[in-house]
Amino acid sequence: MHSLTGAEQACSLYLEVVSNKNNYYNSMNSLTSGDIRRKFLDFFQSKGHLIVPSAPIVIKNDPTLMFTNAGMNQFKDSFLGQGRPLSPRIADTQKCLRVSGKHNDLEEVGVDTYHHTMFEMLGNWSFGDYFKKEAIEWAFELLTGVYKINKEQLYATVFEGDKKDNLPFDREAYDQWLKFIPKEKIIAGKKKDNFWEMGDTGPCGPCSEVHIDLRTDDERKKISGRELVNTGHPKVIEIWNLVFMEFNRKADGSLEKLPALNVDTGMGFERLCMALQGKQSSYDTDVFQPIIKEIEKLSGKKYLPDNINREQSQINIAMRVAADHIRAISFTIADGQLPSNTGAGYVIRRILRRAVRYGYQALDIKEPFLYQLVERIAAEMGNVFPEIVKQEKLIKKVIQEEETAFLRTLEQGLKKIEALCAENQKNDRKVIEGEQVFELYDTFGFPADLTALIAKEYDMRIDEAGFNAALEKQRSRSRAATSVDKEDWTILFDAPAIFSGYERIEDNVKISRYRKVKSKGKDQYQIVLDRTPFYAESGGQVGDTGLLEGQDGERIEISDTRKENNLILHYSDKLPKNPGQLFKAVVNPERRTLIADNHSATHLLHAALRKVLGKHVEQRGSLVNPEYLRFDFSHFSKITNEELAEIESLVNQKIRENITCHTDEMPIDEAKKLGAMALFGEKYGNTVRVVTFDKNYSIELCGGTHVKATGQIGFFKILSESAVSAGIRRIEAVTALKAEEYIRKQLTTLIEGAELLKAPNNLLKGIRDLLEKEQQTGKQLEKLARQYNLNLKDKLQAEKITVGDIMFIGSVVDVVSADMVKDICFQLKNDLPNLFLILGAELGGKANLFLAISDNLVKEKNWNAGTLIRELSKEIKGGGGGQPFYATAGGTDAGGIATAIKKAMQWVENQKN
RNA sequence: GGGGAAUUAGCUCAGCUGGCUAGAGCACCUGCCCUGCAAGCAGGGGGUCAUCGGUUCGAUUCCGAUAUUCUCCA
Repeated sequence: MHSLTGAEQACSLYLEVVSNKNNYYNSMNSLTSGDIRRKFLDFFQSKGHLIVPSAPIVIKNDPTLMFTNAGMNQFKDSFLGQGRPLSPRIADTQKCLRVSGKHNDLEEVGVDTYHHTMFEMLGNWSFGDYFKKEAIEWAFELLTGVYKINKEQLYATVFEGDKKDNLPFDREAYDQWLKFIPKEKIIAGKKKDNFWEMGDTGPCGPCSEVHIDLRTDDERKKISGRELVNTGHPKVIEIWNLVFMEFNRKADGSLEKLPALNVDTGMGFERLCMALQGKQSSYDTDVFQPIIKEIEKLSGKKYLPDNINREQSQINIAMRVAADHIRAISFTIADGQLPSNTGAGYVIRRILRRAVRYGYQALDIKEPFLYQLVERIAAEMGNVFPEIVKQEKLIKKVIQEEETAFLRTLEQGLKKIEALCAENQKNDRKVIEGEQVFELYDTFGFPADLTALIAKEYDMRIDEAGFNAALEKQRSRSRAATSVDKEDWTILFDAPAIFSGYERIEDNVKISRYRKVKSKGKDQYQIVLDRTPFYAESGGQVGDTGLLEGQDGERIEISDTRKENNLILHYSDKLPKNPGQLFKAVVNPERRTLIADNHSATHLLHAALRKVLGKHVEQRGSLVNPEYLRFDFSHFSKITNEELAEIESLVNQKIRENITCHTDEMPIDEAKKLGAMALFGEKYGNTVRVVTFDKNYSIELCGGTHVKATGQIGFFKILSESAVSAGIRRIEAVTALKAEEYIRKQLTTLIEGAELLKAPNNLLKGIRDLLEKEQQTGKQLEKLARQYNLNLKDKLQAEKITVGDIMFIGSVVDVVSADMVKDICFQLKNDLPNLFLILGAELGGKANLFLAISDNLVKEKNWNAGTLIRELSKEIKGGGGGQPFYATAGGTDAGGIATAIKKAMQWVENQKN
């Protein structure tokens, strides 16, 4: 019997835990995560709540937020009183992502056992309906009645009041809690924990948190849970926050009563599962365990207790990182956010890379593995979040490609870093400079902590301070570059901006405000009008250009139009002398027409793609400008030429049908009923603009400008089809005049080509014949050149003179290229020992010298063709150089060639003595 | 939006501070040897060194512009 090693002991301990866990699952009152989620929703449905699906995790059209980070995000408008909710009582589970800011730091996820990037937030809401009484009553009922939590374990906090805001103690909440739990378990909390605010301004109110004490009985006897609430104890944790929204925080800091009293609650799903399943960590629940099991399979390593040894805890961290991050990545991709190198896409890429990095380092996985976890996630969560199943194929493909790309980056970085370390080792340096570490990171994407790890293998360390300094330098530089110098607005009068460009392209307008902006040292002006026919860049369609014509006859050119919040900004290089006058705003009509052609054609194309390729085709990006249109969409394989022809043909058919364009404004639900195509993961307002070309062909939500009828487009021609990234294809096309020009250009090329070949009826045969002939000619020429060279070589050999023990050849040759001479030089050098060869030639009106010296002479006599030819090149009024055994020179004076050769011979003779 | 980097054979890449007739591995073709799992051996084809300018006697190499891609920061 051998004694068990530490790891083996831990392993058997772990197996016990696992089998206990299984028992636990089999016992009557254990709940799976699926049960827990369903019971929450069922419970609130029974209390008259409407259950809504989770909003997309990716947020568009809100510059302050990239991802949904709380359950209430999608109801922001309702709380602000700007939109009416679908029902006064709503409940849901919301997928959220927190990667930065006060709530979470990406670098902490996985290192501990409770942080997450993506998580679900269970929430129930009241919009001017029920308030504190019901919110607290139901919270208690759900936790103890449905989830069977022992009420002994529960604590509640209530707002203690705040003098500065003149707010009293939350007696109402306190009294309500007192009905369910004893007063020792109700704790008054300060503003920090118990007064919730959305931001500096906006809806806010006191809140009441529910905490749960998950410690063992022994521990509980030693210290009361009351002492540990809100102190960061890992087992006495907040599980539910009930926010009673009753105020609006105004810009001056004062509070104003809201017209209605609202309730906003949020309960972290993963944390709840941990509590209900009696686990120490959310990663031990059945939310994460199935994923971790997969990772164990893929890595061949085990997820064991953290405290075995350092190596094991590194493995655990890596597994937690991978399990957490793959969920975040999968869900964001499902909502249409692909990894990219800017904005939200870059956040996704960073999360993914962090997971790959941990897999690479701690799990020793050197090939793509994360994408293989997607299937598991889809299986586990697909019933609640169908988008993950619907997009499974795309998600897998995108992730795999990203992983492959990053592993390549890592490998290239490894090569660089190893070279660096070897160099350092040679110079006996023990520290890798911060600048170098930063260069690896900045230019090659090689993470600094990996650099440190590898450096350690070479018994070196990295200069961390230097690295951070370099990073900070880059930060401040970026910030400086981003800041465009904006002057304050000059406001002439306040006016809502009305867009009149759907109906007209000319309008009588007044300037309501303007300002100067400075970017890249160029002064520009942004002008806002009271109403404008100019379309501002949006939805892929570029902004309009045109003119502002003053009554006094002054003309201001508008170079671009963009949106900023609710303002439509017209860009111009100068300001009118008299901004207060009346203007005529005129959109460049030809350009607008071309844009409309391309935009409408984009809709026809989108519909055609779905008809020909299938319903899986969805828009992923679009660009519409006067020159061409670019359309990116989800599709998995290269589109065949036949399919492309069919698509193009269908679009052109629809153009010939001259379908009238209908635009309507309607509630979004109505639009969806009509089957309007909306972007995946896009959130729209209540009323939407619907653009229809034949209600049986193309209906899309769209704010762009379109043709009156498709006939105006004239002609549609696809220029190219290509891949953008995994699962995404791109089509570029032209219409109308541009299509005509394209066709004409192509045809002209063909016709002229045929004429040149004198094969007007069979161009292809003409080209084939020509190519064949060319090849033959080339071969013959090569043969002749070889022969010529051979003859030249013989001739030169015959001219050789013996100077001492040196074989001297000096001659002027008649050749067409320097390469030919080079060829001869090397051949002769290979054939003859003790050779000193100098050749002169006149090429393109210039004098050239070529000097070759046998290797043995270079070695034995220390001769150097390079230095020698520099001397000789003076004769031809030029310069030159090369290596010791072969050098060339060029000059302007061809008359000096003979002299140079003579001089070379003299030099050799001199050496003899 | 700003910085850095890359672009060399069908693919993956060498080519350090201008001149070593532009290389390697894989793939391809031909022949030989053979038929046990990435076969071996011999030979061969394939490159306007991304494009356009500049510096130079000479540029794959240095400089500038453009395009595409990667990467970091915002």
